[in-house]
Amino acid sequence: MRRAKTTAAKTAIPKSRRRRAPVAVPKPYHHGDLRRVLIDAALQLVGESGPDAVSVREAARRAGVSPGAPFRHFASRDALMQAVAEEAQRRFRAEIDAALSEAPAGDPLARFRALGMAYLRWAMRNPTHFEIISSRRFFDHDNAEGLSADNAELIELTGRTLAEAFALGQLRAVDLKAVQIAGRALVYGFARMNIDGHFPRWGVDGTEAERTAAAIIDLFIEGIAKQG
Amino acid sequence: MRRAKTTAAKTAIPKSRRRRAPVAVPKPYHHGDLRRVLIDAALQLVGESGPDAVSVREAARRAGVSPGAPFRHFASRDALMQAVAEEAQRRFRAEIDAALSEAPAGDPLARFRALGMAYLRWAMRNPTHFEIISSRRFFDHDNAEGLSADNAELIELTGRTLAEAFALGQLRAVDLKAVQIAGRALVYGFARMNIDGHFPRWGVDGTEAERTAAAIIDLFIEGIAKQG
DNA sequence: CAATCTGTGTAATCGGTGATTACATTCACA
DNA sequence: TGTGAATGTAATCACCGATTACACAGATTG
Repeated sequence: MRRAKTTAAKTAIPKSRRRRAPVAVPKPYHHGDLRRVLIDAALQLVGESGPDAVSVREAARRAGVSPGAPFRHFASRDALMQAVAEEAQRRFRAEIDAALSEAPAGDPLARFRALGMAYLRWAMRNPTHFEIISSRRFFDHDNAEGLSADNAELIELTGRTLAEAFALGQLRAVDLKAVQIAGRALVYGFARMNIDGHFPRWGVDGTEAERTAAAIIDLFIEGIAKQG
Repeated sequence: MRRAKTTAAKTAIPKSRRRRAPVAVPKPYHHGDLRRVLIDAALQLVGESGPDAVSVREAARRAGVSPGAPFRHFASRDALMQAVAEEAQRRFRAEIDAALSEAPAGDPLARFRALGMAYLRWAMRNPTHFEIISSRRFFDHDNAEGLSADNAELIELTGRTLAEAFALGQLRAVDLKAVQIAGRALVYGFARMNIDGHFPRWGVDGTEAERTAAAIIDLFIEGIAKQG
């Protein structure tokens, strides 16, 4: 397992004054809200260097706490990662919901498009956080209650939107399940290409990535829409 | 993945008679082709438990060699992973080329479809090996000569095929670059969904995965083809 | 107010890992 | 035949996740 290093500069407080702390409150024995601080530190690490750079020890270091302390709050590294993923997922959902609330209520296909756009916009701007909620390898998604529920909800939402579009005669295709999976594969694949560093070899640089994202979503929608 | 064997029971042979091994060939000091054996061991590990399960020590264990020995052949774990990826890529290309050689020469769109099908068939059947050649995280792709060249070649091939299809009036869309990237995102996304364990929550099980793959490729091609 | 209980942090330690170094052994070739 | 380049071994290092015994602090209760 590749991890980060850092080595962190060793505060080195003399053990002599442990009993009374006479001057300059040198940091209380009990941390205010270590759990929250650890999650924030891990979120920051994910943002800086990706999920693989997260180590329990480094999070503890950044929280100014001993290497064993985090295990009072998280049974394992995976449990910490899961908490991080849940926070990231919360933000992701907020973006989706915001975009959806601005989309025209009576045009399901436009809403479907807005869904895809919001999905990719967040994924492109937060690739490392997107990775942690999408990849199976950081923790057991089956034990992640909220995460699974949220995902199912999103799948249900896109399915319903697509069904409404079909009912309104906006779609040419009939196999809606295939359309839905294809749509998901398209956006997920695009987001993954970004994460996995494929864009340079496709001549797509950062500035045009979001524009390209819009282009492929529109291409896809033209492909499934009536008289595209 | 604990405790294979090794440790060798110390034997405690006096150094005096090391030169002649009188009975029962005690295993030669020099391995036949350690480099090759290490790659094979790592390939096997990747196939069994995924790229993350590969450790230099475990590969050494399986090769019956000391933990430091592999470093004579690979400067780092990443270098070993790169060698593994190159072997996997070779097999992947073989599958693509075979499929292409069976596709109708005069029908570029059909060839494009065959390309996508071969891509997904191999990816679905060798998910862990596919992952190692696709993900940036196991080694530095920039230093992987053959890999990059191979990828560029494949991109060039699909681009050319698409251009031929357009020249023959098989395509409705005009932005071929967007079509190409969308196509890649589609198949890569589908392969990634499989790797990342998304299919269970989409109600797609192993037996129908390849069928679904065919369905979304056909859906995509209908979307870009003239009078789909 | 004092005793105690419970939660939370520390220190020490374990086994696994990648990596480096000094040394041992072989093999190929001059 | 001897010698040097290849290649394997042994010992060691730092870092990691994880566990355990212990220290401390805050709340509860007599």
